[in-house]
Order: sequence, then structure tokens, then C-alpha cells
Amino acid sequence: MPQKFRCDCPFTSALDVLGDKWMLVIVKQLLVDGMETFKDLRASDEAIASNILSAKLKLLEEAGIISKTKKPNNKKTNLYLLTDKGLALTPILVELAIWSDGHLRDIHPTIVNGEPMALLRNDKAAFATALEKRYKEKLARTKYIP
Amino acid sequence: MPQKFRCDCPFTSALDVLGDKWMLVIVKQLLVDGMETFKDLRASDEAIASNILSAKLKLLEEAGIISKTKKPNNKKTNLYLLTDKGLALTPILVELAIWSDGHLRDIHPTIVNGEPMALLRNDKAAFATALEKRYKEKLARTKYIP
DNA sequence: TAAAATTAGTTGCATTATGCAACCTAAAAT
DNA sequence: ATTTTAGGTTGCATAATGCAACTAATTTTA
Repeated sequence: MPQKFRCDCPFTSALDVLGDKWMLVIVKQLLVDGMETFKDLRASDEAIASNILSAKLKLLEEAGIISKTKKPNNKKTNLYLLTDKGLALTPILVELAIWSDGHLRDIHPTIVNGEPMALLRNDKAAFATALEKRYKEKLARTKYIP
Repeated sequence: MPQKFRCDCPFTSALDVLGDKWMLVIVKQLLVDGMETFKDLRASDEAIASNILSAKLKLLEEAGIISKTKKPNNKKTNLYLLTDKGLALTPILVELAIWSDGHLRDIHPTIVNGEPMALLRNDKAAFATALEKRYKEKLARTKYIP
């Protein structure tokens, strides 16, 4: 079924696609945590159930945010990779992390706070660019079978 | 009940608070659309049900993103206003709109596309600053009864 | 000042989304 | 040839969201 949109507002429309508990988390796992298979995503700290993961991967693919392909020389393992449309979500993720860093530590003190967070605070545009660059290099290394 | 967090990831933690269909839409209505009362929010294009609105306003207040106060000289009408923590969500909203503008028009051609979108495209930081400045001026004009 | 309208909700019930545990199939590894 | 692994599906439980009707207090109107 096609995506439903509540109205013509650009803010709201993004949330019609992305506004749930899992969509952006999965994008983050692919972009930031280096995950690329169903198994990777299942085994994450976030602990998504396999039926939910399956459903969300379908939605992400329908939305054009990820593409599903096979690992080279392997008929079993699927690769889930971000498209350009999915990579373009990087600045949103970066802003989410900045807000967490600045405004969530009081109620969630164990949020990670190492070197990468210092980089993020220091120059968010550079942080986003670095994430995108790293991911594009990974794509270039991956023998991509569309 | 206190907020539950899935893990210590700053990306995921923001989504534990904000990742649903309504939280950021309500923040947008307050920040961008100039809404401030229960009635305003109900009457929006997004058409939220009153029980859901009621529940989400409670959550937003518990999270410290909005504060509830009374309209001056009026015992009936409640004002919902963004706190600093809520105003700090502006860059997230701006990035969501940029992504919609650039990547959602193919599947949702009626997304608004006027003068404000041109400003957004041209300088997103200035756009965010202008939104925050306008809101702070509005707060200054509002006789605030905390 | 009494009646009408407005604001800010609540309540009960239906539908949809998410979560859990068990299960299945095909491919890969042993 | 057998076992293990990857990528799911299925059935059922719980939680989130949606709809329509209703209420209570305040404010406006007559």
C-alpha cells in the first residue's frame, strides 16, 4: 500500500515516513554502526524483534531509503544498503544526537560520551560529512549487485 | 511513569522520546504554525484526536519540552509554550523539512513549495535562527504565568 | 442573570502497531 | 550427510492510535 500523508506540510510529511520507533534507528544502524545484514540488525543493542525488522525493512525499501541486494558469492545473506535518499538522512540523525547530548543527559545519564561526541559538538557539519564519506567508501568497496 | 530508554546510543535515545507519529508534529505546530492552545492544535491540518493530543501534551510536559500555563486574565484557556529544551528541537525540524523538500516530492507532489521553502534551501542555519528568534519574541510578548 | 457557546479535556470501544516465542526453509559449513 | 546459520514467517499478546460521544467549568451572548 502506498504511503499516506496527513497534509502538505514538509515537516509533517517527513514524519509520515520516518515518525515511528524504528525507521531512523535502522538507518542509524546502517550508517553509524556499520551493520548491513538482517542478522546484524537483529543482534543490535536496540533488540528489534525479527517480525518488526522484516516489516520495517520492507517499508524502508518501498520508501527508497534502502536497497536490498545479495552479498557477492553468497546466495543466502542479504545486504541492506542506504541509497542516496537514505544517506541524505544523515543531518537529521546528527541533529538528533546533538539534542540528546545537550538535553537528555539529566534524565538519561548513561548516554555515551566519548571522543566521537566531542567531535560532534565541535563541528556537526564535519561530523555529518565524515559519516557520509565513510559510508560511500564502504559502498565502493562492496561489490554491489542491484 | 518515567521514560524508558532502549540503550545508551544518543541517536536512539532521542527517538525514544521523539520517535512517534505526533511528538515532533506538535512541536512544529507550536514553533512554526503559531499555535498555542488545545483548540489551536486540534483544529490543525494534521487533525489529531483530542484524546491523543491530551496524552501527548502530558508526555511533552513530562519530558520538559513544553510548559503549560494559563492565558492572562483567563481561567479557562491553557497556553502550551516551548521551553528552551523544546526550542532546541528547531534544527531537527529544519533538517526534516529539507529532506522532505529534496526527497519526498516524487511520491508527494503537493508538499508546499513557496517563498519559505526557498529561504530554507538557501540558508538553513539562518532559517532555524529566524524561527527561534521569532518564537522568543512571541514568548516575550506573552505574559507568562509559570 | 439565565441561556448558549466555547475550551479543555475524558470515556468507551475499534483498529493498528509493536512485541514475544516458536517455527520454517534454503543455503552454508562441518 | 548432518548440523548450523541467515533470513525470515506465524500466531498470539499487549500497547499505541483513532473515532465518536460525552462532561465540566468558564466565558460570552441575549
